[in-house]
Amino acid sequence: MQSNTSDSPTVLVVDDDPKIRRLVAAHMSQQGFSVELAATGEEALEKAPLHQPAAVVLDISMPGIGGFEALERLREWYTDPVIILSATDQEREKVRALDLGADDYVTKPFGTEELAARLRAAIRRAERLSAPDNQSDPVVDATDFKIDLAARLVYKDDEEVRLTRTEFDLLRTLAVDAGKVLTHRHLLQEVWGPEYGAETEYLRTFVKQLRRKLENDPSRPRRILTEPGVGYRLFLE
Amino acid sequence: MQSNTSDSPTVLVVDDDPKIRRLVAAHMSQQGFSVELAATGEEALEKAPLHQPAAVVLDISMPGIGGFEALERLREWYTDPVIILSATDQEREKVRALDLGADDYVTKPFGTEELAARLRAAIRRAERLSAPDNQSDPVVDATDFKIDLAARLVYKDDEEVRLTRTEFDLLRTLAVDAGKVLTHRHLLQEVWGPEYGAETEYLRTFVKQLRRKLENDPSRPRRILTEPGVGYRLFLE
DNA sequence: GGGCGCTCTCACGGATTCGTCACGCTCATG
DNA sequence: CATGAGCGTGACGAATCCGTGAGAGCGCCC
Repeated sequence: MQSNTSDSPTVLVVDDDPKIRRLVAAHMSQQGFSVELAATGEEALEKAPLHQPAAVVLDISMPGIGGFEALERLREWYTDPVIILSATDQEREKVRALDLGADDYVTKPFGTEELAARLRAAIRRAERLSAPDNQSDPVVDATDFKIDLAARLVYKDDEEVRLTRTEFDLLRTLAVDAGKVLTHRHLLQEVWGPEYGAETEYLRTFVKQLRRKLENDPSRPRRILTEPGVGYRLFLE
Repeated sequence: MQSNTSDSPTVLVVDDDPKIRRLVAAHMSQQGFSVELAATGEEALEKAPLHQPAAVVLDISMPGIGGFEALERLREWYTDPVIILSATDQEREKVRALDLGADDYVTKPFGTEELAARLRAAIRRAERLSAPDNQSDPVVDATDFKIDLAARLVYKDDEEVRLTRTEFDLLRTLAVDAGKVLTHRHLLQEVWGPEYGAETEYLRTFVKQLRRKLENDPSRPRRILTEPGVGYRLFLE
């Protein structure tokens, strides 16, 4: 997937019929997708690189650049799923579209739930592809130590460090905004909950623990820095 | 893809109707696939790990283990495409199958050319995913013990260990994300269902059982580790 | 219907972790 | 140089979490 993996995936819907566009747009956004629209093949080829959608829903019969040509041109660079929408049920067309690189082929009239499910399935597959999880997850690297956020593990000099729950939560909060100064209030609310904010003693205690376990010279911290009167920040080289 | 990438890809066709089996087998081998056949869900679950097919074509309505259950059980370890065959065109069923991990859903009667094209498309995608390496070997090796995800069997020191259903499901959940810390909530939802999440007593009971059966010294676990306040993790190597 | 195996429940130590606190240090300020 | 706020430090009791064993309930197969 090429776009925002975190929030709702964007789907580019291409159809010359305004009714279909509205119908699909309404149902797909209701099903949790962000929707972009295009009325022609030309517009689709313009908007696709712009929005980097997680999938494209493409009508076959359109004036100008038709669905087949749009599909071919898209596939020159676009590797995420393309689902063909078509009014005809002809096997020839299906075979042609699929062999041109389409991921799926849905015939009008279609169920919106089904289309959504097929989109989910296609995007799910594409996500696995773009995340080549050969064992290693995204790792925050602080030279002295490394944090594997997905595995919830921390290494210092390639040796695993045992952190308690709160210690890790605090370190993670510092790490996701590494370099920035995070206020006492922000850290407390993030780790202990929204009803906290004034308990700076907690921070002192756990920052000390983290330094003891992670700093080369805990009495002279170089990674977890104090910003007097404000908060702390994690310094990555 | 898990099997012979060079010659014609193997497709496992599962249907209780001999006519359909013959029909599909004839056309698919004509289209350049090697075909393996299974008449029931049980047989499919046996043959799939044996032949490591590049894709599975699965009928929904079968006596005994139906298509849905077969799909679920397959997806515990099988990552290559599964295309559902069904006599009914009901949207509910399509959505359910696709959300259970099916890659495509084809309604009977179907064009054999179309099925072949959908198979080609699905296999083409899967090939991109499993580039050079052997992808997820259905056997997880933890030196002390081995887990055969497809056969649902566990060996300790090359002797088979009898695990109950829940014990195995828990071990499998730990194994597919081996090395990572998995939260109580994640484990509970994965093994007991999405409506669970707070029942940590279950975990304690079943982790204890797993340790009793798999650890060399159950009182000093080296494989199934506790992360206090967070969850558990399976430690390999 | 009886027996068996499995899941779920529960209560009790024991171990770990968390929150608390007092004290001493540092640094900016007047 | 005195002062005080803010922070680091270490220790300790309380709260939490975990392992353990036993047993009740339940479904399944003989």
